[in-house]
Amino acid sequence: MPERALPYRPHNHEACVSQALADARAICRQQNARLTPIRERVLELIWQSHKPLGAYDILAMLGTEGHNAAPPTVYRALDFLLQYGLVHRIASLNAFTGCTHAGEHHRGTFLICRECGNVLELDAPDVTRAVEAAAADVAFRPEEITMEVAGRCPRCQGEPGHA
Amino acid sequence: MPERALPYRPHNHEACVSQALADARAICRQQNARLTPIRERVLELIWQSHKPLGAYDILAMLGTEGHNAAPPTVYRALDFLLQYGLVHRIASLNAFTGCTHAGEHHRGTFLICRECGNVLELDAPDVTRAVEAAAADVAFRPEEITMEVAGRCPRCQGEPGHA
DNA sequence: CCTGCAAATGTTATAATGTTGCAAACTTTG
DNA sequence: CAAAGTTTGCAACATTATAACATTTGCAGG
Repeated sequence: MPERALPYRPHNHEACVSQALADARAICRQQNARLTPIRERVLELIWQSHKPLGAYDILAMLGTEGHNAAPPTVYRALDFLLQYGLVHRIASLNAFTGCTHAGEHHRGTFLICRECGNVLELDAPDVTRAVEAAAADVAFRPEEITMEVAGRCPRCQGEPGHA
Repeated sequence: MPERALPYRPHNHEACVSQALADARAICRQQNARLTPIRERVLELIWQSHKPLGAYDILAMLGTEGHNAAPPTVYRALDFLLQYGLVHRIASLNAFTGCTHAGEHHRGTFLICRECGNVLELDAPDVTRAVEAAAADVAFRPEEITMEVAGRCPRCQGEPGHA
């Protein structure tokens, strides 16, 4: 089996997850939002995965740990997490990934590797600025920006066909 | 009923559709691709609509005109049209729209009005360049770029809540 | 405490979107 | 014409997402 499940860059992922959860708790406390056990667990599952998770992936994971949830449970948790900027939805994958700049209700630029499936979220102000300028040229008022780039991450370049 | 179905800019839409079809025929001839009746009809339906069409919208339209098609028929036609750059898929809408720069196998930037549903495809080289630069910064090799901006088009700004 | 409201979750069913696999029809080419 | 390849028909199924309504939980005010 190829090493296709490794994180984009090697790092202490456990610490990275706890940090994200701690941040999420702080953000919710500050905004009087209730990060309930289900919501927190969904967020944790998303962060633990190195790749974006589909709603039904999450559902299955909850299933294996005894919590026999139905789709609305997961989708509602995801809606909450999206609303507070704790996760992003990747439209081109129908999947969700942890937000690396939580609490700013922004839209990042996502680099999606077709080989290993990992996603890197960039904070790319130049891209945002270019989009806003292009929109302004035609008097369009942007509200939400979706930028998703599929390609090859550094680790997967030069490898054979994408298995 | 509000004027929400009007094209982004007033124009002779019928001529606009025939032009797109003529272009498509030329492109296919040039590339030895077979623009079969189904494929052409699907392309025409997409162009006739002022808004992106879902696969099942197309299916229903084919149904009303006697052609009792199944989903794969439509998806296969769409795959063909995508492959030859004749239509674009809007990931955030699960819908398809005619490509205004057919034959270049590019990715445009799409401005999607939340009020009227119309979509404007921009050829925005600055945006593309900014995305490529941001990707290059982290050694990511982009292959396909999805840029979709939801917001308000000029005609719909200043209107009440989006009904 | 308890009661009543609002928010959150459970539950069932269903809608919307997209795919697989195989057979039949058509097109091209030798 | 016959073989090979492409396109379409068709049935079933897989995946993703939502609707509608019941139940439980958390919490503020009496």
